[in-house]
This record gives sequence, structure tokens and C-alpha cells, in this order.
Amino acid sequence: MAFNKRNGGPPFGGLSQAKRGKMSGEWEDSPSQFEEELLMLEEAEMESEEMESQAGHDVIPVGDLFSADLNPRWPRPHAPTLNPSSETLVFQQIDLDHYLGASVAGMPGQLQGKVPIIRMFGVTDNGNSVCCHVHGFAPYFYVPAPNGFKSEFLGEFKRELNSAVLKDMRSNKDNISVTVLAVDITRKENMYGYHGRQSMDFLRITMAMPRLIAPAKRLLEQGFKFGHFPIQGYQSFEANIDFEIRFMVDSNVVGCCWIELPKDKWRLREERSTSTGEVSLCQYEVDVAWTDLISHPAEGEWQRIAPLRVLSFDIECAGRKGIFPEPDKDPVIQIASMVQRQGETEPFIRTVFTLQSCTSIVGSQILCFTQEKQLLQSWAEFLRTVDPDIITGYNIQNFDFPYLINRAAALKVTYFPYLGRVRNIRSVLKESSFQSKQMGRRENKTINMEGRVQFDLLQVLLRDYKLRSYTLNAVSFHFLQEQKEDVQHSIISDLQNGNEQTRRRLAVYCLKDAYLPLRLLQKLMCVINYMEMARVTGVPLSYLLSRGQQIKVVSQLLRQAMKQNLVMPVVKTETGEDYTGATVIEPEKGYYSVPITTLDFSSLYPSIMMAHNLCYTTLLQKGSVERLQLSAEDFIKTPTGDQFVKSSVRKGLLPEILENLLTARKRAKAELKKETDPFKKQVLDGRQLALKISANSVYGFTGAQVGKLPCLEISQSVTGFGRQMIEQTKQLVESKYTISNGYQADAKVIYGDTDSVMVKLGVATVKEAMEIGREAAEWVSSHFTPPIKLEFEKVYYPYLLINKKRYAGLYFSSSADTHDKMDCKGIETVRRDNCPLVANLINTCLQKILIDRDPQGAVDHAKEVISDLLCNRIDISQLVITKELTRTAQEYAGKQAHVELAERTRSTCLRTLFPSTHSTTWNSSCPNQYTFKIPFLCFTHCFKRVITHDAKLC
DNA sequence: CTGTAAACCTAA
DNA sequence: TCAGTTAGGTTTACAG
Repeated sequence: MAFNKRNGGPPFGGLSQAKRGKMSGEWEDSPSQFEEELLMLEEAEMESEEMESQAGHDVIPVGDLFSADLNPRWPRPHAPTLNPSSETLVFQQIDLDHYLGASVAGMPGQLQGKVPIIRMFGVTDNGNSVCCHVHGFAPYFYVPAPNGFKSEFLGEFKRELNSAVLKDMRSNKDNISVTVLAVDITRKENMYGYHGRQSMDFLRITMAMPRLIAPAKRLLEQGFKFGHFPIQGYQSFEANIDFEIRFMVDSNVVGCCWIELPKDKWRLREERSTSTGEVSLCQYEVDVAWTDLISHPAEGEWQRIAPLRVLSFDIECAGRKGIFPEPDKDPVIQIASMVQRQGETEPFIRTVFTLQSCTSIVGSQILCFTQEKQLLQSWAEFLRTVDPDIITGYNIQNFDFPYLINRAAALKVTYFPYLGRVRNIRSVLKESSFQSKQMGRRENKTINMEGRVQFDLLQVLLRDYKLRSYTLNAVSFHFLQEQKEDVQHSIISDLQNGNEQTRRRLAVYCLKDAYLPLRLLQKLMCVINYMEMARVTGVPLSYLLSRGQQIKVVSQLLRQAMKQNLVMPVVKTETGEDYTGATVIEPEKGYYSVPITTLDFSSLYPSIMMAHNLCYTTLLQKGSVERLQLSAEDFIKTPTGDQFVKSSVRKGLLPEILENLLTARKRAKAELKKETDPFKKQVLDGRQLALKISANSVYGFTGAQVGKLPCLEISQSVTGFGRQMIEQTKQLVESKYTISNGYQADAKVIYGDTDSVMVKLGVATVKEAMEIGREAAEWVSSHFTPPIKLEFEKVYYPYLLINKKRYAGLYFSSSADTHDKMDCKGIETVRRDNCPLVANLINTCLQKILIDRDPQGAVDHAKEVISDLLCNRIDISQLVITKELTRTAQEYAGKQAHVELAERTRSTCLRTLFPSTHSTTWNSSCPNQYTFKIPFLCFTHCFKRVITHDAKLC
């Protein structure tokens, strides 16, 4: 395990390679800081619980592991008996899926054969787990009714389609006799394009199970004949919607919302024995009709979060020297787990399962096993007993879980791979790879775990944060200023093969690796932020980590469309030409020792879509203007020549969604200001963030050519308006702020990108630059349609404009007297494809130029560093590009890789500072002289400098 | 030596 | 069956 994610440790080379002899002295000495923390946890609990369980923290023999007497904390709190006829059941839903099963007597839906059943998992306020089977909801899609269709043809259509689908099946192992459950006529309108608010007859086709939708759709598209109607192809609508999303949209359920089952409307399942008895491990297992459940919008008291159980774990494997551990050969020797209730600050279960004996660790429980099989078996039982709602860890998705599953299979631990909440569903490993423009090619492993959300912290960080390194050690240091326990992964096997003391050392390490993800999850408020995102966009929590951006927009679009009786077409994806994006104003490169005012359009693309009512439902396709006899006041023509009706004719769905998102965001921000409870504050902050991100992804959705519903007319109109606006802004500012209008100087827009302009107003102070900036923003805004708004954001003083998308400056916004920060865009300091030496050097140079205003100092500093580099006086860690390290470390393990890498990065570094394309790297007649260039020094009149050194270049 | 893709990463 | 957009700078690899 250590190899993949654990190349953290101390930066290699920086610390001496620990030898066994030295270390054995070390670990018996003082306990680490982490051990002291564990001790404090223990003491705090002893006080509050008065020795509730002494056995819980000793090394206990296997056998009575799961007895509540020995481990009272493991199981969930006792679940009071509920009477369905007189009591309601209320729970927060956290995961949702569907399965095919026998119908349950008394519940709606087909009676024969297998029926789709929605399964919701959740937790009550009391911390009890719930599994709720929702009955009677069937998948469906639409096709337009053919011309001349009448309701008396419905039966025939249904029969013909049913037999066509049956015939199409290659095998029918479920022995399905009915595929089409129902066909109904309904009035709907195609959401793509404006057709004069004409609703048409649509056939709503309900299928027996979700997987029958695709063949039915295909058969109808290819050409379908029924009754006396001629053969014809049908365009399908909403046939590509996930069944879970379909259910959630139709029943008004959003991700992580609270569900109420009214009294007398639900049924409690009996013990396992009967055929329709309990199938899950949950404390309450119930049945309800889909029309009977009540979904509460996340407002007021329904914003709260149930006391979810979050389990974090980490495994250690005994790999062979220099070989990445392989599950069919190398044993799992330890598994550390920590369990925390969402909202609390510390884990209440801290345990390590070890192979062979292990000295006790205060504040945690150690369970020792002599057989690896038994260790695995018991850990699986531990997991099922603790019954976590959320499982986290570091790289658990692609390493720990797959390793455990494969190892358990190799050792034939039959009852290991049942990690979900449904008794008879085996957790299996699936390997898949997918591709996207955003992420590139990604190989991924997945394991099904019904009812539990896998929240791999590495995946969260990869999605939400751009970091130089994603090792647990680096990430912990970055966010927590804390690091892993110091154990080199190369000695893990030695520690295991030592004695109970050395294994204890390993256990502390393993525990900490389970603890850190929990701390990070808390610090970054992942659970809250993701829950808010699930609530705002309406998708299940698990989709946020397993799926892309589009599903979130689809979910919102369908919800909005349903209100207006609009249906979404299935479009075949074909990639065409790219469309034109934003304008980047040609920069007037240089160093500015005067204040530069920056004006920004806030939420540019969303506000353009709102201001001009751009939507699928308002798009006028070719010939529509004539056909619908629209007058010039009814529609607009966008800069790209596309036409859309105005909101007076029809208000678009997308503008509506965006308005809802942005007003909800304003409200959340206002509430955030008033709120004093820190916990509620976190929730609100998570929400406003989710709302902002959601608003910004709507534009991208319309432009995604390989997507669910691309509409390039919308996206190219949006960017077209944007281009027009930035140009107009430049002209407005430059025309008003002139000497002839009584201002100190002629204003000049020196740069601008997409939604911003940087203006040299010719004023001497930051204060003036701010004042005029505010006034200018307001004045320019008045030239645009609301809610488009230009805002004054900041003043840069001084400002170094290197190139398009590359600049730096001191950022003034809160005060005119002191700068908030040094802002760097696009420069080596913010790029992750440079080694730290380059980033630090450039950063220091920028500081010297911008803060100290000492360009010569920058040059001197650069000389010094480069001299150190040439003379081999630079620490290896400064020369490493982390990405390359992780790649190379796997190619050749061990120290040799580091040395080779250092050589490679040293030359990379030299190339960066002595770019061959721009200047001569060295003078061959004078081999000790190098000309170096830091690209922006040219703006400070210290362009090329010659450095002389007397070291040999490696 | 020059020109040009491709790879990478960032700005917005 | 799944994947948000375009613009643009910089370095590297490679062909001619």
C-alpha cells in the first residue's frame, strides 16, 4: 500500500535514509505527538463516560469481538420500536439506488414478475439506519404521437411495441412476458426550440424495467409500424435519464433531503425469515408507495444533517523488497479504522486489526490475529457492525478496497466481500476507464457497496483542488500543517517481521493514516459542501464523485421543465466545429508603477443568458420567425446571428434556473452574515459555493458537444455577447475618462480577458483609482441590460503585465493603504509543471520588483540562485517536479530513481532559466559564462545578465 | 537552423 | 455507456 500513496514521508533525500539499527532505538523512546493526541482522546472519554468499557481499549482476544458488552460503541444506538399505523418515520436520505425484485403485497406496481424498486438508505435524527423500499415507480419515456393518432390506437401501439421488444431480446432469462406496461397520450411540448407554445400529443411509454428503455427507444427510432399506420421513425424524449434521477425528479426528492413517511402509509418489514422480510442490515427496513412519501425541501429545520457515521480506514501490506504489493501474494498485515459522527470533532472508535501480536496503544483498541483470513473476516464484520453511512480514506477506491477484495478472494474468505447494507449483495470489483476533455483518460476501479457512500478523499482533492502533490503527506501538510508518522514504506515488512514493539510502531503509523483523511474531510468541510451540492442540484451524493458535471444540469433542467410540461429530446451526439470563445485584449506589456484599476463583469455568462433570455425553449430555429409570424419586437438577434424570443413571449428555463440559483445564493450569503451558529454557518457557506459553481456550469453544458443536450446557438451567442461587451466596455471607459472631459489623463485599457478590463486611468493613488473605478463600473453597467453588471474589483499597484494570461501585481481591494496580497496569474509561481526552485526564484524576484521595487535586487538574487544551481548547492527537494517523481518512482523503485530524477530536473530547471529559444545559453568560447533570462526582467531594464561561475556543469 | 504540432497547464 | 467550454502561453519533440 505504502508505495502508491505513501511516497510522502519525509521528502526523500532531505532526511537521511533511516537504518534499522538507528530506528529501533527511536521508536522505543518518546511517544510521537500523535500518540499523545490519542492519549488525550482517551482521557477525555474516560472522564465523560466513567469507565463505560475498560475492555474496549485493551488487547482482546478474538472471539467475542462483536458482543455489545465488549464493544458497546460499535453498533448504532438502540432503535426504538415504531408503530407504522400511528407514527411517522423521518430520516435523511443519503444514498439511493434501484433493484429488480418481487412485488410486495399491498404495494402498488405490477404484481407479476420482477419489478423495479427504488431503495433509499438514510439515518434518523436518533442515528438509526433506515432502508426504505419505494414501490410502484416505473421507468418511462416519450415519443411524439404520429399524425392522426387517437386514443383508441393506444392498445394496438402497446401490443406491437411489446412484441417488437420481446422479439428483439437475445435471451430472456428473466422470462419477461410484458415489457411495455402502459402507453398513454399526454400533451407535452418539446423543449428544444420555440414553437409558439404549441403543445402536442406525446405518447408516454412506460416500461417494465429500466433496461428495456434503450431497446424500445432504438426500435422506435429505427422505424416502427403498428395498426394501419405506415412505418415511421420516432424521435424519443427523456429516454436517456437514469432511473434514479427520473424518480427523484418526479417525486421531488433531491440528494440528501429529509424524507417523511406519514403514519399509516408505510410498513415495517419483519424478520429475515419470510420471503418479503428484511434484506438489509439497517435498523429499520420499510416499504412505502412512491406516491406516499413526503420529501422536504432543505429549508428551515430540514437543513439539518443527521448524525451520520463516517468511517475512515487504511491498510498496510507486507510487500517484498522493491515490489509493489500484489494481493495474490502479499498479505494484509494491518487495518486501522476510525469512526466519527458527522458534526463531532473526534472519532469515537479508533481501532487497529493486526496480524500477529502488537503492544497496546493508549487511546485505541488493538485486535490481534494469528491468521490473515481471520483478520479480514473480522474486519468485514466490524464494518457491518459499525454500519457506516460514509466510508473515507486515502485512495481507498483504487487501492485499499480493491486490494482487500482481491486478497480476500485469494485467501477464499467467503464472507468478506459483503460490504454494503444489503445482506446478499456481494461487493465486486469493476475496472473501467473513461475519458473526458477535462480529466483526460482515467482508469478507475469501482466497488459496489449498497447504501454506503464511498468518499475517497483523494478523489475529492483531485476534483476540487489543484495541488502540486497529492500524496497524503503533502496534502496533510498543506491543509493541516501536519504530517504522516515517519515510517519509510520500505521497512514495513521489517517492522511486521520484528516483534510486538515494531508492529506497534507500524500500527501507530497505520492509525494516523486513517485519522488524517478524517481530519481533512472535516477541515475542508467536504461532507457539508457535497451535501449542499446534492441538495442544490438534486442528484444523489454519490453521483458527485462518480459522475461528471452534466448530470447536475440535467437534473435541474428536468425539474424546471416538468413544471412547464416540457420534455427533453434525446439528441445523437455528433462533434462538429468548435465555436468562438472569449476575447483576450492584446496586452500592452510592461511594468506599470501607477495604479491599474480592474473592472469585472460578475457571473458574466450566467448574466448574459438571463439578460437575453437564452435557452433551448426560446431558440428560434430556421424559418420559425416566418412560420410563427413573429414581429421584430418579439425576438432578438444575437451577435452570432442566432435568434431567441424575448421573455415577454416566453421565459426560458435556463434563465429561470440561473435566477433561482443566484437569488438562492444571495439569500444564503445574507443568512450567512446573520448566522452565529458556526455549524449552520458552514452549511450556508457550502450552499452559496454550490450555487455559484452550479450557475457557472450551465453555459458549459450547452456547449458540450458530446453531451446530453448541446445547443451551440446558445453557447456561441453567450460568448458572442461577451466579446461585444468587453469591446464596448473598453470603448466606453476610454471615451469618458479623457483629459477633454476634465480628467487627469486619457484612460487606457491595457489588458482584458473575457470578463475584465485593466485600466490605466492616469491617477497617482490607489484611492483615486478605486473611486473612479467604482464610478466607472456603475456608469458602464447602465449601458447593459440587467442583471448584467460591471463591478469594480481591485486595483493593481504596481502591475507587471508579461503577456496574455500572464501577469502579477499587488492587489488592493479592502484598503487603499495596504495591499491584500501579491497576485500572480499564469506565471511559473502558480504552475505545477515547474520544480520548486524555479517557482521560488521567480516568486522572490517578483517580490523584489513589486514590493521592494528593487529590480536590481531581483537580478542579484537570480544570479545567486543560479550560481548555487550550477555549483550543485541546491537541495534535491527543490529540483523535483512531484508529478515526475510519482511517475518515475514506480518505474524504478529506490534511491537510484531519486538521483536520476535530480539530474533530470536539474537540466529541466536550467532549461527554464536559460531558455534556448530566447537567448544563448552559453558562450562556447567562454564556457564558464552563461546568459540567463527570466522572461519578465526585460520590463525592468535589467534584461540580459551574464553570470560567471567556476563550477563544472554536470 | 526553422516551423509546427503535441503536451501540459493555466485564465476566465 | 460515459465524458462542462474556448483562449492562449511555454516547452518539447520532431520533420525538413
